[in-house]
Amino acid sequence: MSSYSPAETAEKSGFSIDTLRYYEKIGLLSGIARNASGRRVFSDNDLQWLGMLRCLRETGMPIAEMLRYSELARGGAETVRERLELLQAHDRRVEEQIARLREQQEHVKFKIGFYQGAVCEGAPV
Amino acid sequence: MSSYSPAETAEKSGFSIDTLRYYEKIGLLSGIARNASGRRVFSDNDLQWLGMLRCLRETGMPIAEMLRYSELARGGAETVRERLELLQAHDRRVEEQIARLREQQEHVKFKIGFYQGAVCEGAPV
DNA sequence: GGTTGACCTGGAGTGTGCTCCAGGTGGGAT
DNA sequence: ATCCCACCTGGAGCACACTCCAGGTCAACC
Repeated sequence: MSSYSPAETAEKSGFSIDTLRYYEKIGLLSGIARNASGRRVFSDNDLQWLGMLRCLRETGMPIAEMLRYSELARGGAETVRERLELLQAHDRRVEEQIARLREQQEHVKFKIGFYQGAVCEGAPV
Repeated sequence: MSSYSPAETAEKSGFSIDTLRYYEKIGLLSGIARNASGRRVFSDNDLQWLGMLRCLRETGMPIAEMLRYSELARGGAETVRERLELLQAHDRRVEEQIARLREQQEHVKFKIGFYQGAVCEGAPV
């Protein structure tokens, strides 16, 4: 089990050091170890948790809900069902999000087709 | 060719009246007609343009780039190629966005599977 | 003629999620 | 001994995209 400096953690997790500090401040990260001089020391576990946070964040989960999830995760075994439901609800939202993106992308593609036609007419072979 | 009040336009376009005013103020909407007493009167054309804006917005295009697109759209035929390129670039970004979402969704689903296992063990039949 | 309600304007305020800053500490290299 | 650098803290500031507000206008209905 290795340990990582803030800079390493930032690099590996994809969050900036400032964001790591911010996440700890608001409670998304808890129990981050400190060395003798007060500096953060991240563990493999922390990195894994950051991976989860990144995944939730990139799929558009608001911080407030990630916070809820963190609280549950700290709660132990009896919160597993609630965590499951939270993630399932999120999964459905991601599904909808993708569907809407696809649909709107079709419109963009249609417009692209339209412009391609216009370009051809305007500048024929 | 019908005309629409701000309220109708808001309802049909899905943007709030405030957002319509904001869009006009910043230049995303131009040449919106006014009646004798200074109120906005939207045309079918305006509605169509709003549909395009909505589509770009929902696919995550920043306002600044939509503004660029609006300027080009006002520019007439000689900007068609640039508009085409802008939309093509956007289309690629949307594609990436969807791919990333799908990938992260897989992680969420994996976690869901994990919790489902945990729930089963914790509360067997 | 008064009230209502949809609309107008310029400008201030809001929510979200960071990002930056000033001032300070501790440990290692020169 | 001194310098540098990565890190610390609390708190201010910022970018984005709206959203709200005060104060006013106008047309229509009672």
